[in-house]
Amino acid sequence: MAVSRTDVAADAEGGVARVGPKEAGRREVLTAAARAFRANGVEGTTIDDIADELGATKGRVYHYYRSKNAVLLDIHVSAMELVLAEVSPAATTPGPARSRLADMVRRTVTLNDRELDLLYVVISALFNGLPMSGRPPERAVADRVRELRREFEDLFVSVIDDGIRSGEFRNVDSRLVARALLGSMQWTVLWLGSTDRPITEVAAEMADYLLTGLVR
Amino acid sequence: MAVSRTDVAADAEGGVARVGPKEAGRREVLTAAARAFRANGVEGTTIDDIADELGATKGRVYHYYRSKNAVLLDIHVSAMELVLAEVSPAATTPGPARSRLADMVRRTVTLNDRELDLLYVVISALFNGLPMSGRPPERAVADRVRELRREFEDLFVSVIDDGIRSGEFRNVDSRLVARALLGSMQWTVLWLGSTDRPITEVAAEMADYLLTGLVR
DNA sequence: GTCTATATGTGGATAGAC
DNA sequence: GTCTATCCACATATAGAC
Repeated sequence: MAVSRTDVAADAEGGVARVGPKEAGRREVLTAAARAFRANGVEGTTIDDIADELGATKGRVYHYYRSKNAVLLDIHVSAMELVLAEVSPAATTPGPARSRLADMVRRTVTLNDRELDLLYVVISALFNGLPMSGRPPERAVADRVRELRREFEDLFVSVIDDGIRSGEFRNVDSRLVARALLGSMQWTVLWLGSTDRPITEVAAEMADYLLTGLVR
Repeated sequence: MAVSRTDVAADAEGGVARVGPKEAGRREVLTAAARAFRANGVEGTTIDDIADELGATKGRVYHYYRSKNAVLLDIHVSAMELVLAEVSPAATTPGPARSRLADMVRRTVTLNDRELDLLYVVISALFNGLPMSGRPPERAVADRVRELRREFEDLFVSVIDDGIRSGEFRNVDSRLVARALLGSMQWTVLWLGSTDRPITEVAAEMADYLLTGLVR
C-alpha cells in the first residue's frame, strides 16, 4: 500500500488529510477503522469501537483525525488511489484491448480480495452516498473522491471503446457494459471473504466470463 | 405490487409485520420510508423525515410500526417477495435455458427501475448488513429475508446449471457466474435513475451482454 | 501522544390528549 | 388514528491532566 497522499492535501485549512510524520499513526487508525466499518457498518461503528480495535481509547483517534467523517474520507481517498495505481497501468499498456481489459478485471478483483476491508467500505459507500458533513475542506475531499470514481469508470469505458474500434469487441454501449463489468467486480466484496476457491482462479474466471460470456 | 404478506407474520408476539385493515396505511408509510431511505441513507433518515415525507408527524409512523427497524424489515420482505414473484416464473417456465435466463435478467432490471426506491434500499442493505436489532420477532423476519435472498440467487444458479447440462452454456462455475450476473443487475440501481435510455433498451442490452459477452 | 473525564446534541421511542 | 410533549440513551467531540 505504498501510495502517496501528498497531492490530496485539499485541506490546507486544517482539514482532513494532512501529511507528515503522523503518517504511520494515521495508517494504523485508518486500517482499524476500515475493519470496524466493514464489520459493523459505518454508522454502527462508534469512535470507541475504532479505539478498541486499536487497543487504545478515543483520544488516540482524535489525535490523528478531527472527526469520524475525516477518517472515512481518508479511507476513500487512499482506497481509490490504490485502485487507480493498480489498474490504470493495465489500461494504458500497449496491446490488444481484449487482453488489457482482462488484465484490468483480474487486477481489480485481486485487489478487492487483498484489501477487502478498505474496498468493502468504499464500495458500500457508493450506496450510502458520501457523508459530506458540510465543512468546505471536507467537501473538497468528497469532490476529489467523486472524480477518482469517475476516472476509474472511464478507464473501462475507453478500453471498451478501443476494442470496438479495433473490431475485437461487438458494437455495444460502452458505458453500459462498463457499468455491468464494474457491478460484477465490485459485488465480489460481498462474497470473496467466504469463498474457498483461490483468488487467482476466481479472478481469472471472472475475467473470462465478463469478456466471452456464457453462451457457448 | 400485489403481493400478500400474510405468510410472513413471524411476529405473533406483536412484532414486525402484522396484517389486516391497517394494510393501506402501512403501505403509505412503507413507500415514504423507502423514498427517504434512498435519498438520505437509512441511518441518515430520522422518523421525523419519514413523517415529513408523509405530510404528517411521528405519531403516524409509530401507529403502524413499532420501530424504525420494523419499517426497514418490512421493506425488505415486501421487496424480496416482489422480486421473486416477478422473476421466478421466468425461471421455471419451459424452454431453453438461454431464453429463460435472458428473460430473468430483463425482468430483474426492469423491476429495479420500476420500484427503484424499494430496491435501492434493499440492495444497499446487502452491504450494511441487516439491522437485526435483537428482539426475537425481528430476528425471525431477518432470517426470512436471508432465505429469500438465497432463493433468488439459487434461481439463477439452477438455470445456469440447466444450460450447462443442455450444452447451451459453457462449463462455468455456476455460482460464480450467478454472482457476477447478480452484481451487474443489482448495480443498476446506482445509475438507472440518471440514464436517459428507455428501460426496455437497457434491460435488453444488459441481458444480451451478460449472456453473450463482449468479444466478437 | 495518550489518557479520563464531561459537555452537548440528536434521535428513537413512549404517554397521553384530542 | 393522529397529534404534541417529553424521556432517555447514546455517540460525537472537547478539555485538560498526565
